[in-house]
Amino acid sequence: MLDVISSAWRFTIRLKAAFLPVNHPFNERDLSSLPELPEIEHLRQTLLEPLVGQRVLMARLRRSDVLRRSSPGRADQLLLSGQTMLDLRRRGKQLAIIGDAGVICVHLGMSGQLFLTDRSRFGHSEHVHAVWSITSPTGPRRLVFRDPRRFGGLWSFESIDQLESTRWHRLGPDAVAIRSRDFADRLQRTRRPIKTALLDQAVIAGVGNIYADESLHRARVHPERPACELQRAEVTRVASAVRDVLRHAIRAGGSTLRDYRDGSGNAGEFQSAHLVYGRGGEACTSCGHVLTLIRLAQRATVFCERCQPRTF
DNA sequence: CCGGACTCCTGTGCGC
DNA sequence: TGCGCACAGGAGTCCG
Repeated sequence: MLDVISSAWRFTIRLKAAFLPVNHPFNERDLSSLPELPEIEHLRQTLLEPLVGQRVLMARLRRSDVLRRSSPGRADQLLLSGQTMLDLRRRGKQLAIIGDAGVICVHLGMSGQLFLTDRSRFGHSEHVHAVWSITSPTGPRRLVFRDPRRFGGLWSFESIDQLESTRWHRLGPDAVAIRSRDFADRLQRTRRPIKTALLDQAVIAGVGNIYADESLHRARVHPERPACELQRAEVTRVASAVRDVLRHAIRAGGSTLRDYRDGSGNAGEFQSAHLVYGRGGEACTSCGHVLTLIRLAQRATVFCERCQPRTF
């Protein structure tokens, strides 16, 4: 029997899924499913229609430490049991499910997944930490939160105001919306390497390791350059690159990291949107120079010494 | 106050 | 072939 999960909802399914059973719901260790801002925004857009206006019939928390509470209460009630879902909002890489009497903030971390299914057995699948039973025009349906590495989690709040004042207030402007001027002001305040600043969610919300490297390569800025020493033109290039790379990824349906285009049938085409990430030691696609791999802020960092010179 | 280092966790993939 | 270890990552926390 074919899985009834709509392909649009299975945002975790990627190229390698072709080698899995059709109804295999998970796809471990696929770099392209690393949940960064574009994946979260894609998730928000695809969940909006099936969730908003629907009611949570029941909520189950299978691992209590996955839910961080801002107020006491029964887990199922903190997880919006009995409430109608009114909206989905995103800030950086975080997604808020807004109920009529509470809010759940979802963070997918490294390996988190949030998906809809009509199957009823997910509560017993591995690493599934929360399951919501919700209404739909065609009968009850489940929303599943799964996170093998548990770098992600769920945060409960009494209201969106409380979420914004106690959690989201620490986040900088959203990476797809930030203005170059605001960005420049924020970079001016730190001597840290530009890449470290990009990864700091308090500076700008939503940039992860992959898109930081991709953006800096596109902007032709060396990742170790002190943020406050960037020229105005360079800051503008970085800001534009971040916006462009993320927007392009959102338009591509959650990831530019997918290796094939829908309907192209060209399965052997591995010309992906990765220009540098994961390509240390390979040739730069712009100039042919060998890409350099270093560790910066405890993260693998790949760049081209010729396209991204250290000195300006 | 700032920035660097450490920590959590598990699947993967490499080397022996 | 199999085992074991190093590695990957986001972000909170701690310490100098």
